[in-house]
Amino acid sequence: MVVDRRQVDHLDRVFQALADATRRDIVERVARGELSVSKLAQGYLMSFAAVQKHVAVLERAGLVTKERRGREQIVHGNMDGVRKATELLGHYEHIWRQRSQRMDHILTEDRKE
Amino acid sequence: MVVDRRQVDHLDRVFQALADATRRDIVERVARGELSVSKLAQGYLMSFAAVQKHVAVLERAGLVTKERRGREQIVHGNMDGVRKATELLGHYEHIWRQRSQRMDHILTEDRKE
DNA sequence: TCTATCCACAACCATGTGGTTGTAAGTTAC
DNA sequence: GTAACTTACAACCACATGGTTGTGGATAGA
Repeated sequence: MVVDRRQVDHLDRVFQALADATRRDIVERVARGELSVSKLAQGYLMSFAAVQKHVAVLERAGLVTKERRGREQIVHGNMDGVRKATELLGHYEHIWRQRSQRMDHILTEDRKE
Repeated sequence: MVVDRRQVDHLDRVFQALADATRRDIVERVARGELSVSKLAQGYLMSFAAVQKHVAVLERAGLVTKERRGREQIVHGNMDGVRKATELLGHYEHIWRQRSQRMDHILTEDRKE
């Protein structure tokens, strides 16, 4: 799995963005259907500005995009961003499985001798 | 997808732990084969204490475990921890797909009328 | 026993994060 | 034009994070 400097920074931002319950909730709500920032903000106890910041973090991480519609800013989910993270985690699990298979193999070889 | 307070905190820790390139590298190296903390530390430019802290973060997130072996502390990968994160991301993608299928369905219905 | 190795932990520092309030600007509806 | 709505952005604050150095304790090996 090749990972250059750009991708490293990007993965930092993706996981950092997901490391907050409010932001994960935003991702989920937006995946169910696009919403304006103010509609989103109505769902949380914190201030509008705080939600706005959360959306900005998600946007920088490439997990959502914003699209201006009149005076509203519509937030869309971006599953490509999510998939990048999924792939890396899948990579870890793959290595892990490979290794346990190698271990099994060694044990089998041992038994043959 | 049910997520109680405990799980929320846990997911916070998991993603937070993954939001650092050094820690992701540790997860990968440990998935390939268990290593002592000092062996791990040899791979990085930072101090031993810094690596020790990174391992502690991963341990609190349940991504690795430590096992005392003589004077060494052996770090093992814990793929269950990784899988928790994978599942959540899969959940987002699932919602997303459901929605786009619903959209397709609506478009098809429109065409019938 | 002495020494080197490996680890734990505390104290410290610079920077980042998640929240707040306040101010200003563009858009819509009347 | 004016009022209401939606957003942008800056300044501020408390606290977390990622790094450092230093000290000390346990264990292994000569």
